Amino acid sequence: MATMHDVARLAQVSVSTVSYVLTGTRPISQATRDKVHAAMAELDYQPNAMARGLASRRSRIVGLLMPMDERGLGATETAFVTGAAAAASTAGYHLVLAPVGTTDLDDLRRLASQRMLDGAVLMEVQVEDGRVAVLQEAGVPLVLIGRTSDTAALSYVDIDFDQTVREAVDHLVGLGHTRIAYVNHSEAAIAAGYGPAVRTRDAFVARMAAHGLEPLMIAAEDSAAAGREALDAALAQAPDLTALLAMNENAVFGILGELAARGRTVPGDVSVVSMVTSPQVAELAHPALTAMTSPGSALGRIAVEALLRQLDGVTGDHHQQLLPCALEIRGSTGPPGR
Amino acid sequence: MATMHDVARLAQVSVSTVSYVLTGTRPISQATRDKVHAAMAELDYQPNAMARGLASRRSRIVGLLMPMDERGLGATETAFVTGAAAAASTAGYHLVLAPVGTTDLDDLRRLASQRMLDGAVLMEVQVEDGRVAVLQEAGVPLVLIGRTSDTAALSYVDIDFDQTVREAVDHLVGLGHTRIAYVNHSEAAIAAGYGPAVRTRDAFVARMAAHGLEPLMIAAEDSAAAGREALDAALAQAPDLTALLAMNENAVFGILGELAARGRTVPGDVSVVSMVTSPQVAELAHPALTAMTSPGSALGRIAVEALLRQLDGVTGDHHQQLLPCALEIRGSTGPPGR
DNA sequence: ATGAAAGCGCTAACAT
DNA sequence: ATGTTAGCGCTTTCAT
Repeated sequence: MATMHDVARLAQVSVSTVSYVLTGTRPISQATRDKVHAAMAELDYQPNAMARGLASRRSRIVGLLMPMDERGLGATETAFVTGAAAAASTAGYHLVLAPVGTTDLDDLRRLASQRMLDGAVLMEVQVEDGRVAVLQEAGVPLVLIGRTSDTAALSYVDIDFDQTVREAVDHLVGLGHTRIAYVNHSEAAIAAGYGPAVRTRDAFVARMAAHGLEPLMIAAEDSAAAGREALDAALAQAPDLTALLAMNENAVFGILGELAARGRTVPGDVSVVSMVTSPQVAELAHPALTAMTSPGSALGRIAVEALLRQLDGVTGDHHQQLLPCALEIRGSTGPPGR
Repeated sequence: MATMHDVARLAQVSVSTVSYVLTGTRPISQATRDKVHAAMAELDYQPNAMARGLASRRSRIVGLLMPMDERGLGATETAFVTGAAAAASTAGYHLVLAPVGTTDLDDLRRLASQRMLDGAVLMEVQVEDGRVAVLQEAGVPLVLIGRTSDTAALSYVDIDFDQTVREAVDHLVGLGHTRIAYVNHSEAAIAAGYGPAVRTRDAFVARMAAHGLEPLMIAAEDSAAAGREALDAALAQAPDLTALLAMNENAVFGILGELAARGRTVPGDVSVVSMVTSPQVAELAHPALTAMTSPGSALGRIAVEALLRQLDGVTGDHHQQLLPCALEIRGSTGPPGR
């Protein structure tokens, strides 16, 4: 493997000249630049990432921190990951996937102190998230996908849950529904301060109140079976409900199954809106689900781009952005029956 | 940030002693070991990953190479990724997610020459996959998830498609079905030499022949809509079919929808087996799908573990392993109707 | 516009 | 069992 010395010798210049040609941090005459490039090509030269990282104190590696609990990633989270990977790659950065839980703070401290990461993107951020402080103390720039309660000095990208819930509720109310139940994530997720669960809950209550309607709410684990139980509970609580808003990609399929089992048609008897859902998943249901389509890979991409800007940039200010989910009307919603 | 020199000074030993305590590559007396550890703790010392990587020529980073075409990752591939990430993390390695397509051979060459990766795991391997030669030329150890046609000197982990198809066919034949159609991935995927598509096709033909049955085969893009068309095509080709084997997680939902739309019940009129599917996805359907459950995260984990063994190990031999999918009978299969 | 040389923080001979 | 030291391959002052 050729080194910078080899290139310098072949091009008859000094190593520093080669380095400056590479980094572009000082003017080089066209003539020498050409010589150097020719030598590089001739030798198939590629800079050694470790050496470069050590000398420059920049690894060109960013971390994607994702808690690896429970049943793995859903389609939405997977899109974050692929979006982030693509963005990093495009910018000439590397993306390391670090499975650090919200509680593995010591692991994270260790990782952050290794000086391997130029920065980090945090997924599955909780309202109170210890990882933020750990990274800040270690001096690792970070961008959140999601938000903590205090976002003052932080960069984040998140879904605009307020607007998403508002649009979903308004869609149903506009169709004439008044008895609407909201199927959230599990009680445990809500208690843990999982942002999407907490924020959509509050937004639902607020929007229903704005319409003068009573907010019915059910929590459900992320599974089809839990969805069936959730429907049971919802129907017990409000036998006359005509619409469901589901925050829970997995539960919603159980809900559809249970509705069919009980002989209730969709959307004839009950309308269903699935929140923060990917089009692919929405198409899997029958009828295809009216859904609030999540920004998907865009969130991951934007988070990485913001992080990289923060790394290069002199800009001290923070990137704070909310992206709405887009209402896509498919076959699972309609006016309330008879 | 404390360096090894700081630790050495505080512990009153030489830097090399600190280094050897860390790497354990030569005997150190208990007394000095304790002194060093105390100093490390006192200073919150963490070795600098770049410096270590440069000096040792080992980055402790492995790459996960995944083509980022089309519609992103399915549940099965996502499980590979999380399994690989967990295994790497457990072993004290880092996992970088590198979105390099099967055609981005120059990008890959660049990546491999940067000496950033100690090794690589290749996902979505095609029967003829140029990435293998590129990595071998660059001297990067690799393990495949999937197989090329010539596996002589390669390590791989793959699904045992032969056995998986055999079990699925036998399950249906055992129930009494004789008119069975196989819904594969797209023609394009087959033509490109996508292993799962090619191998299951061959296995299906072989197993049907073993039963003295005629193999009906349909190709479909990975979408619900394509699944509906596939069912059209299958029914046109064999109006009397009573069972479907689907290799295509997305298409199978379209198939179920179209069956329902045509008033054909599952499994009363038509039995459906979904191949290489995760339990979560199988549970989403109604009725829940009888499926060949993919090994999921185990594949990713095993691949990384084999790679790491290859890195440390003196063992020159290769890890070659096939994992079967497990038949999980749910509600979508039964004896053929009337 | 270019060169010389001092690190970056470690590992791994080569010492004893 | 421990210490000394020469690199690893770059970046970046400090020169000119």
